[in-house]
Amino acid sequence: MSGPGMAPDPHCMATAEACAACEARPFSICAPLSGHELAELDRLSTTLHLKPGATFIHEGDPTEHCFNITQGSAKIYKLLPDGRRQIIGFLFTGDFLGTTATGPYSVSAEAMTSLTLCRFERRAFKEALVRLPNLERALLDRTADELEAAREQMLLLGRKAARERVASFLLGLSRRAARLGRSADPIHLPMGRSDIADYLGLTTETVSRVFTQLRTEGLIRLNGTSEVHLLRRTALESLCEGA
Amino acid sequence: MSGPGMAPDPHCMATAEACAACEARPFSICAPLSGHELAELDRLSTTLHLKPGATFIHEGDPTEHCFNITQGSAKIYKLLPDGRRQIIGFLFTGDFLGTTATGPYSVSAEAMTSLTLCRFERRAFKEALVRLPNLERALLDRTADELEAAREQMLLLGRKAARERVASFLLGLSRRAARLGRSADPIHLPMGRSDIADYLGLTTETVSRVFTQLRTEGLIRLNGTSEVHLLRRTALESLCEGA
DNA sequence: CGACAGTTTGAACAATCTCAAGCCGCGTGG
DNA sequence: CCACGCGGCTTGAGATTGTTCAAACTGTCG
Repeated sequence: MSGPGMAPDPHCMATAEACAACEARPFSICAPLSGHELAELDRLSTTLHLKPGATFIHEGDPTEHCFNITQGSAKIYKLLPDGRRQIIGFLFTGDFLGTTATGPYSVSAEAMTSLTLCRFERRAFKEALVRLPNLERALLDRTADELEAAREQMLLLGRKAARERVASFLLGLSRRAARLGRSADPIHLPMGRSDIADYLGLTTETVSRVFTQLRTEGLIRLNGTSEVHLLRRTALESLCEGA
Repeated sequence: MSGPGMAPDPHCMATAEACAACEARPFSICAPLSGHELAELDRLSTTLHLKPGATFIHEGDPTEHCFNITQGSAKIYKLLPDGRRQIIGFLFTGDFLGTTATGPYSVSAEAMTSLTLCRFERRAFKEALVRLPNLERALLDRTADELEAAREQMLLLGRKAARERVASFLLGLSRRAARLGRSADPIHLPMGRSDIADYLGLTTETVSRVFTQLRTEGLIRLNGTSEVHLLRRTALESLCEGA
């Protein structure tokens, strides 16, 4: 409980080395924190490196940690007992995981690429929220945004046709890439067709057919299997909404 | 901000000490507030009474208010330009609306019964959050719970069959009624078949057929069109998960 | 009692799924 | 350097679930 980070000191950034140098910070909930706040959070965090395919959260397990993604991408999903899977979301640099108010993890999480995470002990993190109102506010905003995204996805899953779903997915990824300062037009898909399918409530076959169809119609161009050019973005946008 | 500059609203009714006597408080985000905190919040609130069918939030409009439901039930939904509708959720006593971090309303909201609301000017509410950390914490918890519910619904919409969806819906309503201290077994449906359909990503016809089917199989009993007895709750529970 | 809105039932249809086979790209090893 | 094999992707044909369109029913309210 002692150390240079205790008092508000503009020069204490030096103690928060890991955080201070973090490339993910501009995209993370820790973005609005001042130097000493960052230092306090830094003390709670552990950096993890995971291999692609590693499952680091198991739905139903007691919620012991929460995470911030520093580098790489991951997916979160829910399973039914018979193996049906719904992918809830894809996570990228700056995304936060483990907002559950209470109770066990409500989703599982798996690395899609090699993945770097900040891990926090959940209890300590919650306690820190009391002392770091800026962090709490950022977390609330973030959670509200996620809720909004989830609701948009409910519309997609409940009411959109297959090609509308795929168009929405592509544009969503594109916008997200732009926000992270990555290429918004030839977009890169870090996930396979079956992940896309389980995200959109379809089968791999249907996803594949729709890609082919959109390519045939000149709305997209595929470079290999994981790079997509959005020719005619406007047409894709109206497709999202049912045109 | 609720002074003479406001547009005239025939349903709007200012209150003096509404909070102290509020029956919805144990179920609301204001539950954890102390006396003086409650008083501060009270100063920001206006009580509204709406008739069934009244739309009080329009998706896309600037977010000027947030609301707490004091009595009655409502639905929130999103529309596609061609009229397809996805009901995002049904709201009951104690539910809070308008958590959006920023931007315009992301859903529309309509009263299903006669409805009593606490309304807050959004800017003032956000400012109050800074002074009322207990409220902010409650709001964060509430938002996280809603996010979890939305994700569960994504699983339903993306991966469950029609009878699984209906079974999940009935049990969800039942659990919710229990939490509010209402009857969990003969459950009351305040919404019509087409609302249920738009919530579950089905058509009214399919919902109706599934009700009939479940009745025939002895899993439920219908009393009129809006009262359902859950005979064989266990069977319904395993149906939810795909049995 | 009659009208109307909401619900139920029926039959044909369509979107998507399932099952099955073929293809492509890529890494490995000869 | 090329053939091989493997996993993931694509394509095809038929089955299925839920939708669509249409009509009959119910019960609620003037």
